[in-house]
Amino acid sequence: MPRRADPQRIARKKDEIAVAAGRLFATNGFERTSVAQVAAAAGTSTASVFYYFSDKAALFRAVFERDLPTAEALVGRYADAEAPVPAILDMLSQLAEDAADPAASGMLVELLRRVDHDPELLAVVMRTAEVIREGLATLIARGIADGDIDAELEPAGTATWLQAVVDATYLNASPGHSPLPELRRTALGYLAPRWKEETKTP
Amino acid sequence: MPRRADPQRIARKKDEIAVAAGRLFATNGFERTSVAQVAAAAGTSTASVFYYFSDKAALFRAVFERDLPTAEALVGRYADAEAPVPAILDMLSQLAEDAADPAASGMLVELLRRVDHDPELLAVVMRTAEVIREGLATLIARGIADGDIDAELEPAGTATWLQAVVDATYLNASPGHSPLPELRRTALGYLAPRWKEETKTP
DNA sequence: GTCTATATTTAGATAGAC
DNA sequence: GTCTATCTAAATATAGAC
Repeated sequence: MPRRADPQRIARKKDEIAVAAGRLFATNGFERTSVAQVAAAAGTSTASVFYYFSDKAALFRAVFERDLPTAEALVGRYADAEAPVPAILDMLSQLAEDAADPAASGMLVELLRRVDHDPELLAVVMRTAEVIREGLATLIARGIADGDIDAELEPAGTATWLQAVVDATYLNASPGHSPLPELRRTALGYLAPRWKEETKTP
Repeated sequence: MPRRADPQRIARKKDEIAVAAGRLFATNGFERTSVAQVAAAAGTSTASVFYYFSDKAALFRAVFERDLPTAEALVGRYADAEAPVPAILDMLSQLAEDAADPAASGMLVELLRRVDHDPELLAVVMRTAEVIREGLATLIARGIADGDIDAELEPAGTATWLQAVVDATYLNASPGHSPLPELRRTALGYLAPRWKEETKTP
């Protein structure tokens, strides 16, 4: 089918394979998805898949390599926000946006599993997570300076925890139920400066 | 090695196999763990493993079947607590207790993955989760009645969300760092009755 | 009940023609 | 670059002796 070495077309094909793979990995899992299935879904052969990707693990990584630019754009969008707390809430909401989609939920779980066994994959996702963490931490520090966020909190650690809460949002996913209210209330309650006593001591 | 049909001994052996399996599944994952590895770790043969468990999936389920009694005991322990909010915090802390252990974290991820593909496993863990959810929901309702928890909250949904936050604790796990402070602060901030305005509107 | 040995199946990866 | 055909390895599950 190649008319010539058309770089546009081959890049598109590589992408199509990655997308098909992502869908299957998300629903069936990494090990339970065969390369043959991916090839069929992409309308090609296993040999072609291996022509574009060195091995099955690389195919999985490809799904996440597209996330870095998205994360950078997101962070950039809120970097100069006047009010840090609403900016944080909006960033978290964006991050949790796909949580209702069961495929996204499945893919997160799959990622968490594979990341322990694939150092290259770890590097890919760490870079993305790091971008988001720094974006959040910066906003948190500004919120503290403004007095809108509890000064007891440590920005980097707090950012990490908020990312974990976003992940929880995916785990808690159920179709037809938006997790955003819980997420926003959780973040607000966590960040808010504390009053005299937390509760009567137990 | 059998002196007779000693029911004590065979029950213990079944248990030992399940424990060995749990360790391996947690660190290496379900598919990447062979029954041969489990057998070796338990000091026996694959045939013996299949004598005790109908198949590999049953072996995985066995790991979680032991959780139900534990959950029931936990709920029972706090059912009659005088102060609901501290009781909730303590329950959550207990649930998050293993979060520092990387094996527990790995096992949670593995569970989330398998539960989509094994209805019997789903039934097992749903029963356990349901017990905890009801225990929490009851305490939340009492806290609302006492005025210590925001009356806007719906007990069952709130309980579910708190369980998700506990899961977040496992995802956020890193050795040497206890997740309990974040967890407690999150729960407290989430449950607390709200003041006049949450924040200046964005 | 426990083992050794093996049947069976499946999937990742490659060879080599076109 | 793309295919068909296949090699190779591994793992679940079972057979059957002890």
